[in-house]
Amino acid sequence: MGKCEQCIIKQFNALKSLTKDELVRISGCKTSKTIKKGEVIFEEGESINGVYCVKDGICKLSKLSENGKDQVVKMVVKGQLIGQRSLVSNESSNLQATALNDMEVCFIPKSEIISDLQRNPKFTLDMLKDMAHDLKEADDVIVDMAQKSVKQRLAETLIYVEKNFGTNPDGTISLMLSREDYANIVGTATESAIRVLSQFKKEGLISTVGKYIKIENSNGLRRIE
Amino acid sequence: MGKCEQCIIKQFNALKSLTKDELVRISGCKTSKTIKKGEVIFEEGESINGVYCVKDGICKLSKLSENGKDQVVKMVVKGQLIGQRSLVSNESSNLQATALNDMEVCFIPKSEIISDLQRNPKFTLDMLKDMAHDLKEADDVIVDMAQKSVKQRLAETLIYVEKNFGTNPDGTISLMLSREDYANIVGTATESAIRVLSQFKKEGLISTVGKYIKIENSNGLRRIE
DNA sequence: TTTAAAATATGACATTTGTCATGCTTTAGT
DNA sequence: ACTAAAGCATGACAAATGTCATATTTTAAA
Repeated sequence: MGKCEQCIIKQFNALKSLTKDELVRISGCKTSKTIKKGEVIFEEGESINGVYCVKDGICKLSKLSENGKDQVVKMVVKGQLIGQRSLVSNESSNLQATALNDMEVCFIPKSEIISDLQRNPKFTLDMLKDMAHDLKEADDVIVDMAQKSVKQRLAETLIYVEKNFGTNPDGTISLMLSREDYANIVGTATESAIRVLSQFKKEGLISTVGKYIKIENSNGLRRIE
Repeated sequence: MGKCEQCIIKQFNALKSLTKDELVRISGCKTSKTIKKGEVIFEEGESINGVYCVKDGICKLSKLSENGKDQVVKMVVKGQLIGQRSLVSNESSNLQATALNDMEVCFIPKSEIISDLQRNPKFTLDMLKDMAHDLKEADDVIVDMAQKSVKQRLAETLIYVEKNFGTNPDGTISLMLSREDYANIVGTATESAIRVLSQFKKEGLISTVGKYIKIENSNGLRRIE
């Protein structure tokens, strides 16, 4: 199993501020897991007792709403941690994490993180910075949800997904999401998401190659009202 | 001017974890301010160079959307800090803060907070906990915005405001917000907010005493679909 | 106190979005 | 390869929400 000290992933998250000793200690008690696409990493309301460090793959964090829909709150890529918020607040998870890809993650037990948080101020400050970043992003999502149309939100989501999760050699978005996933990110009915994507296609803003979506005119997408 | 060491407000926020010495030092460089209702404490994009500790009053944190509306993201009461997120990220503010009440705040310069964050892990951890709490609330708002109707959101807002900001002796909500404020919290057009409030009134869910709103049937408000 | 401006209220209508029904297409499992 | 299930697509219609116009009431400033 890989050693945390040597893992290049750690440079992308707060773990980079841990000392060599701390990393060695964590390396000794962490667990590596492979998670298949569609698999649930943890559920809403579950006690997670640790954090996951995403070595590879992408997952969504979502929350079930009263009307039965599963609203996506955030997507997490390689390099990021999941579960920190619940750990810090000492609460069970407020979100569900589901793999959108085949993933590789390391699970680090709560006790290790807690003891580092109490002893290594640089680490704590880094965690604080990461959380401040998440909070800013969440604020932006609130404003978008409140003030933008479904079309605008879906257009922005396409641009976001392309930018953050990359493209295949033929220019298609490499992350394959179902129409239902898009609907749950945007916060609309699946049929509405399908309709808007069809419209984008008719207007030449996007095209599809099999199940993959390609952005043909990102400025056009940005201009949507 | 009051001394931070003796200020009872500090127990409600992360400042409680500062040592006596740290508090004395902060006390020496803080500034007390009175802010009148409607006054802007800081604007979006402004460098704030410190945090405000709210000694009294309530303010809204909002963000201007592209369509010109000022979406309220969070409301802040006595005891809470504002400006921490930007300070931690070392960015200019992503939100505007506006007093909804006459307020009393203390301004603490950035350098002081930063040095405490670097030296006092308990303080940093407390800041982290507060921010984790804010993030959870923001996640909940995202889900509500995406999945609930304007009626539901407005009903919940009324209950929230009553619960968190209290009532007058006659049972009316003590915080007076304009219909436009309600619209900007809920994320809807002012006319829509007015219409929904009128409907609530007709249905006996709320009543009004002058400009004040009184919740008459909170279970009814909760049951709205 | 008077008066202009702002806030509230409501109607009429347009637009957006959701819901339900139905059919087609793809996927996955035997 | 066959078949059931899931996903995608689209029409028809309903419901929610936004926009614009206008009137009334309240507030604040001269």
